[in-house]
This record gives sequence, C-alpha cells and structure tokens, in this order.
Amino acid sequence: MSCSFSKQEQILQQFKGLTNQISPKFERCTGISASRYELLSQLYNTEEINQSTLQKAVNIDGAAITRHLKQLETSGMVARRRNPDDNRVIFVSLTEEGRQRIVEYRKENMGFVKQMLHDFTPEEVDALSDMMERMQTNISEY
Amino acid sequence: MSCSFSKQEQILQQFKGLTNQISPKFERCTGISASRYELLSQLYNTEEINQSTLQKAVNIDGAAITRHLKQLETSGMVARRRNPDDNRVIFVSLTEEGRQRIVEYRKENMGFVKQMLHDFTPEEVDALSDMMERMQTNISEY
DNA sequence: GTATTATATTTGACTGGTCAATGGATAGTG
DNA sequence: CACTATCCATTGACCAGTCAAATATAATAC
Repeated sequence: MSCSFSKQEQILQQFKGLTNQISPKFERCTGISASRYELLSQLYNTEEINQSTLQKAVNIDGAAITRHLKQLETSGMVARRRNPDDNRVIFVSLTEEGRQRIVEYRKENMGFVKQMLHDFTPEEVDALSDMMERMQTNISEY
Repeated sequence: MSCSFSKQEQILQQFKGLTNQISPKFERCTGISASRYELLSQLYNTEEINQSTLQKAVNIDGAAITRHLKQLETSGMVARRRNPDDNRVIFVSLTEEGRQRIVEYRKENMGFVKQMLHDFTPEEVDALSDMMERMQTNISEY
C-alpha cells in the first residue's frame, strides 16, 4: 500500500530545509554568521551582560557561546572580563569597534530580510512570529 | 541613541533558534535524525532513485547525502548500486528492513509534530507551510 | 578518435551546534 | 568550620551541514 505524507508531517522538514538554505546565504550576504550577528545584536542594547544570561537570550549551547565570544574577542568586537564580585561569571560587552560594525551588519541584515519577506504583509509577519513562538513553547517541555 | 530591533529583523533569529531547538529533541523522541528520517521518507514512496535526484529532493549538500546514505547502508536500511547504464550514478532504495523501520519512525514523527502543533488549526498549518514556501522562493535567487 | 566539457559521487577541511565531563568559585548546611 | 551543592565557563568528542577539490564516467565537438 502506498501512503503519502501529510502536510503536517512535512512541516518539520520544510523548517529544517529552509533554515539550512538561509544560513549560508545570510552569511554570504551580510559577511557575518547569523549566530554571531545575534550575539552582537544582544550586546548592542546593553552595557555589560553576564555570559550566561546572554547564552539564555540567544538559546544556543554554552559551549558554542564560549567559542563565538572568543572569536569575536580576538577580532576586536567584544570585550570580556571576570566579575570581580563573583569570579565564576564573565561580563561581556561590545567594544567601540564592535558598536560601529554592528550598524553595518544590521543594514545588511535588513536588506536580506526585506528580500525574504518582500511579499509578506505586516500581519503575516506577526502571525509567523507568533506561530513560531507557540511551537517553541509546545516543544519546550520535551 | 538606543535603538531596538523590529519584529521583521528578528524573524531570522527566531527561525534559527527554533530549528536548533527542534533538531536534538526530534532525534531524542524518534530515535533518528531529522535528515535521515527525511531520506527514508523520500525513499518510501519509490522503488529506486538516483542519489542526485534524492539529493535535490531533500535539499541538502551532496557531501552530507553521501555520508548519511553510507551510514544507512551499513545499518542495513538502504541499498545502493551503480546504474549499469551510467556508471556515474548510484541507485538508492529501501531494504525490507528499512521499509519496516520507517513505519515506526513515522509514528514517532507524527507524535512529535502533533505535540508541536497541538494548538494549531489546519488553516494555520497551511498558512505556515505556504509562508515558508514563499520565503524559500524569495531567497532562492541569492 | 581524441580533447574538451559536463555530470555524479566522493573526500577533506572547516564551521557550528549538541552533550558530557572538568575545574574553579560560591552558597548553603550540619 | 568543613562538606556538600550548585553554578559558570571551558574543553573534548561527536554529528551535520557547507564549500572546494579530486575522481571517474559520459557526452560533445572538432
């Protein structure tokens, strides 16, 4: 018996396929990986932040965060120092250099997203965002 | 000047964050990685298929396909043989074993997706699927 | 019929994520 | 005050994707 796969069942694959396509293209277009861009974005609106709270904000494994930040540090865009009051935690912040570069990156990001969503109404973007948030909470307990 | 980031700009990050969360959970729940599941699914409704057309169907780099298929071959779920009429191409097919296993995997997949979309109406699922398709075509030219 | 070009698969180097284990620092408890 | 818990960051091992280069075969052009 042949038996095809429903739209529901394929949603996951569509999701994965789309992000797999997006990631390298984003990086080519903007000159920075999506994850590093997100880290810089998070730092942009703050002075100094715990590495662990930064990690929770971007929802990537701590090991990857450590590596990204080290890289961003050696490239001069972020600064890191230990919290003198608690030597376990590390404070992360943007350098002046990083603060300037993020502005450029942000332009590229906006261009990319605008292209990707050029035929989307604002309501659709909202709906999409909401649905993703719901999916996130629906699987968060797993 | 502090300057926050719009919903549009954050869509990408939301996307990436969600797939990053989904992938390991899917694998834990179903016992197979999403990519391998997709490969098996594709093979389920066919007799024999070119590796290259399979690759285009799942939209993953050929290098990764080769590695996945080799793994699935040594685990006894797929068979591969060269096309006698064109020794460049490789025919891939499910083994009996693979054909049985995919049925189980599919159950797990449905359970997982059902949980993830449990509060979605069918119309929402359709809308989501359509939007992803549009995004895909919107960035395909890049 | 050879030379070139194109196609299919494979391999290697690299990136970025996961988990599990480690080390150092702090907090809580008897 | 020790002793245990916990927390934070790091490290190592692994997996899955990318690109680019290599290989082998087929198709095309002269």
